[in-house]
Amino acid sequence: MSIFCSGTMPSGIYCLNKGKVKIHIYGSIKEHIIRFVMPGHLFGLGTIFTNHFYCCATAIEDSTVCKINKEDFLSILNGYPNLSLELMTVLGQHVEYSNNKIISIAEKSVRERLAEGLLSVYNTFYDEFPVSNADISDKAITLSREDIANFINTSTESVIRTLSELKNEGYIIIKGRSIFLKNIKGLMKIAGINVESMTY
DNA sequence: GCATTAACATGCC
DNA sequence: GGCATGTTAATGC
Repeated sequence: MSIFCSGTMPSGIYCLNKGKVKIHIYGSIKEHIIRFVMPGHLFGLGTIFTNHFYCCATAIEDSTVCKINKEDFLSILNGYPNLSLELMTVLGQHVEYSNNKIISIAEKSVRERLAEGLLSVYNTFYDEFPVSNADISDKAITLSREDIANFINTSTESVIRTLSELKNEGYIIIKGRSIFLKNIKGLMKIAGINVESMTY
């Protein structure tokens, strides 16, 4: 269900209380997912400065969202300078995240992007890096294959094909739609990342 | 409707 | 030609 979309006028910022939201843009050919939002996080923040939506936010599972009026939010920021700093930090992280994503799309193969995407999504969903020395993560990644494809900028079929490869090679376990990360270190090696350099 | 698979097409080394 | 990836169609859940 759409929460907001480009072309409309923003009147506030949003906070996700429950559920899962994707931030995405419709290109001329397909949809591109910028990032996912998990409960406790704000989204639509950029509109504070740009005054327009450059992207869409859509709930991908049952979600509850609260909206903070723009004027209210700005007056809160005025009262708490540290909050402004926090806001800039978050926005800066979003820029870094997106820039890294551009590099990945430009330089990495589907296999590399999928490994990276799974680690990144895990990180977003559970607010922590998958423990690299654990045998298997008990926390599932549950997304449609299409959303995964649009997140790592490839086709649904390539996602399925490559997930199947990673499964057969013992990197992940697939149960229905759920994906469990098994060989974290291996996935990091495929993705070409390490814990220190990973941003999210 | 979504996931999966296979067959085929295309572009790149 | 071989490889990676995308497209299309068929099939199953």
